[in-house]
Amino acid sequence: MTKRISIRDVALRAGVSVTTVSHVLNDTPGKRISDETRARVRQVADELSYRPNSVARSLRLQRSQILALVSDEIATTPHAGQIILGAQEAASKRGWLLMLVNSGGDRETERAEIRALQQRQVDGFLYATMYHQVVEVPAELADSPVTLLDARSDDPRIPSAAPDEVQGGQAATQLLLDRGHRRIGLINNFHDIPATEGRLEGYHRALRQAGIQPDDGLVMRERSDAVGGYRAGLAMLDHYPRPTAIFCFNDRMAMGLYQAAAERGLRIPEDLSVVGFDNQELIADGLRPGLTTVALPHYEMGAWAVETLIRRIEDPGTPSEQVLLRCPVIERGSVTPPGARPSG
Amino acid sequence: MTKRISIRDVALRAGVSVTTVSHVLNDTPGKRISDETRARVRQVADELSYRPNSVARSLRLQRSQILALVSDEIATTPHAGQIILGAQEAASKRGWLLMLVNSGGDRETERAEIRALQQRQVDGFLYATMYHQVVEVPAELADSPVTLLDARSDDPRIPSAAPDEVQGGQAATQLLLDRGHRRIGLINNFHDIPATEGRLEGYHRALRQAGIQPDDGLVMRERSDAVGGYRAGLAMLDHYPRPTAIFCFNDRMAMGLYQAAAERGLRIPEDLSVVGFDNQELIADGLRPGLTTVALPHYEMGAWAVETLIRRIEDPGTPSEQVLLRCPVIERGSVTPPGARPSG
DNA sequence: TCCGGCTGACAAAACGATTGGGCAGACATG
DNA sequence: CATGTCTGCCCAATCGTTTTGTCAGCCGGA
Repeated sequence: MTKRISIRDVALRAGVSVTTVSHVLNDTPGKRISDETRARVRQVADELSYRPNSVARSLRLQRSQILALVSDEIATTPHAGQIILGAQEAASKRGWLLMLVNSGGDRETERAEIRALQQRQVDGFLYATMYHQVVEVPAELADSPVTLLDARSDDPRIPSAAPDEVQGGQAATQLLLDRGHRRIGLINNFHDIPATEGRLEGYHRALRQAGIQPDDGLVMRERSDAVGGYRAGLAMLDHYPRPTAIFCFNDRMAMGLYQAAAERGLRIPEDLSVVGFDNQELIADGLRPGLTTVALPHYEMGAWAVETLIRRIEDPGTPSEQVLLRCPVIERGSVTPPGARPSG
Repeated sequence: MTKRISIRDVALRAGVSVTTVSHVLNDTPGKRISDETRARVRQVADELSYRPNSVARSLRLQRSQILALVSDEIATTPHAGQIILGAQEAASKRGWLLMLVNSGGDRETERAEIRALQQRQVDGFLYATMYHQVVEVPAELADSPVTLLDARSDDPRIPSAAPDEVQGGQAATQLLLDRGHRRIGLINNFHDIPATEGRLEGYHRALRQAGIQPDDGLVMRERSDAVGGYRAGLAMLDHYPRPTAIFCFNDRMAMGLYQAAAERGLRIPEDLSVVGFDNQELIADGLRPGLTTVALPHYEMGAWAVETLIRRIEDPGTPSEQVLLRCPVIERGSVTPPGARPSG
């Protein structure tokens, strides 16, 4: 392992001082250095393929160009990848790096991890939680720039990005309305998380805008997995008059609904249209027919959070924003107009 | 934002030199400092809640206690979370931090990212690829400690961790044999990746050990998704004599097989036992009945890779090892003895 | 008294960058 | 010739640690 090239080596070989090398390579404004010298320094740096040591620079500048993503268990969820990817690519595009830490939900390890990161001179934090919700930011982070991910704070000074659940629920329902459905069921989640209420509200809004009075008999709540979807599905399909379309809280529940429909001898989409939520490709692509669903903007959230965080680190005056990102509908094959004959 | 406490502050307040504080807090061996002074220093450090600045330490020590996980697209795959989580927790347990970078598969950005990380004094690299395979380590990494993840190298000096596909295939097949099945089909992947061949070999081995001559008519190859599983499933179920059990290359194909079985009016597991691979919980838990499958040791791979890497950083003499990690069978409800009556 | 050895600490030099404040020399001006 | 201004560059301090080498004081032995 050969010794790493330092700025001193470049200076020596170019016959100038370390100062000059630094000024040249950083294009320090207001410093007068002849074009000749500039060229020579640059060439030598190139020849030696000199790369400045970021640790030394961090120490001197008191900033590291490193962001930390700390989360409870987010790395465990199926979508984690997209959040992390969005954050990582956004950081990398701007020359920043990303550190990853997860606390497993334990508040005490969380504090310890955050302190470790602060000792590393991390410049800012992304704080992400598993289910988007109102969140108490750890006291340790009070002095550091923070952006929330898939969560928001009561404190408006803390920027955050989360999915627009209401818009997503409305879009899903609107799609069914646009195809001509009037009796549209909702198989909702049992737990009171923001997604549950948001999607319900979106469903209601779409119906009302279409002049349809929401019918509580068409809304069920169950465990948010395939078994829950199956049970609620059976109940709803046996309900009379049966809905021609059902919007499911998520794709897992939709998967259960497919099973229930098969059991009742109903074909999708001819006899029943289905829309899911989450765009879990494993499920949505795997079902027959493919599941039309609503995608969560995970990648976008990660990217937005990083961009916002960097902006606020570089210019602390930037106003805080709490955004809700659009959830787009992803069409596959589980929606047709009611009473439609199979097309092919 | 109050000024951070430095070692100088501690020294000042304890009435000793910076040197002494350092010795005390690091328990530098061979340094004589009275118990009295030790106690005082520690107490002051505590009072001020002093945390050494790791950047300065990294600069001085020329090591950062930071590992980098660089991957092509691994963060995109559904399992990424587990690998990352395993790596992160193992690192954290030892006081190390993890940086994350992914190249999107582009060799050029990969080089750039690696250089950026080396400028940051990263002490070692985990290099992970999407599908485990023999891999050429980028030249940039030649001088740094590296461990491969979900991949291996032709160079035995580079340690690696990957799933033991053969053992996994064998375990899946053995489970079916143990339940009394003799005609066991295999719906394999179309692509020649290590998983394809490994799982096939495991299947063959288990059959031979049970004294069964493998029948090529019972092995099909298809696209490794639900559609592929569906098509191969139909073909295999129409095959005569029909197998009583089928081992699928992965859970997605098994999902397709469920659909094919339903279409032929066959019940799982009464009429057909099914074993998958990957333990994609979204699918395996979502199907009815739950899918018995083989889990990939993603978490363990991440953890093992970090432990190995750290060991080799701290003691470069540690011999290199290329390990294959066990893939355990996860039983759910898709396997019964052939011809069994439904139990309840 | 002088010397050697031990104890308990400290000063200063790194590590590799950035940056504020000089300081020579060239040239113009009066 | 003295003075002033500008150009082009460099010195040295700094960021917060670790570590090497040194040193004052004390005690015991000759």
